[in-house]
Amino acid sequence: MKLNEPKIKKMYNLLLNKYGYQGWWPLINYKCKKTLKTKFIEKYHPKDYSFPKTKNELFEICIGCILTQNTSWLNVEKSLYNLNQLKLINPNKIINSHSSTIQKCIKPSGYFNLKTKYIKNFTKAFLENKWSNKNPPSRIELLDIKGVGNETADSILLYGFKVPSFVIDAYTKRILLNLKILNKEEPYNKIKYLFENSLEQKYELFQEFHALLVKHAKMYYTNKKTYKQDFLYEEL
DNA sequence: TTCCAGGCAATAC
DNA sequence: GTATTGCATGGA
Repeated sequence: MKLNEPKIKKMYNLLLNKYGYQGWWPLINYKCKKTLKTKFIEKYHPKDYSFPKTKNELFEICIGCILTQNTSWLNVEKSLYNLNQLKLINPNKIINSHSSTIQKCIKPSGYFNLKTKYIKNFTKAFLENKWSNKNPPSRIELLDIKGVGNETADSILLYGFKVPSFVIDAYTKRILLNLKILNKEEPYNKIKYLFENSLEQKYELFQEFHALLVKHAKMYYTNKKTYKQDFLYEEL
């Protein structure tokens, strides 16, 4: 057993216990069942790991993964909303759209010139290789796309194609460093394998864990002053 | 006003 | 292989 394996497992249980099921990946068109009390549109789907259910939902997740690069999710939602208004959350529509159209839609999420190219690059590969839930891309194929790096590739695999590939983001690195599970900045893949080797290879678990880490980091790790308030420090 | 968000590629050593 | 830089909007 690896040194940090028990800590990683315990961390998951502590986070789940504190925050509950996160219901990632958010989908803009997912609607909660209407009840007497609620008829709002809910983007999250706690404890339901069956998404994406359609090809367009799969595509929406992939596009969201690219749009959220170094960008807040609120801004990404605005871009997805704009794309959806023009019914562009569809690979064939994206390929046949002018770049200027996409640029206007995704302006709220920043880097819109770059991200338009990235989305086009991804969509081209998506269609050419006929990627689907039954025919997912390999990590290598995704990394070969200009605009898809480690985190984006893993997010697409994990949340889009339900492949158990752990996502490491800036938040996760911050948490591990503060808790001294890592004592220095390590390469992406080394941190990724630390999680993957400590856990069951289940996509549901990987999705939930990563979402919980983001939730936790938003509470304690957006401001350096609150790092030391992280309750995990005492519990692990 | 400044800082930062669910990164990436190009470039320079 | 590691360090630096440009890319861009919107909310706190």
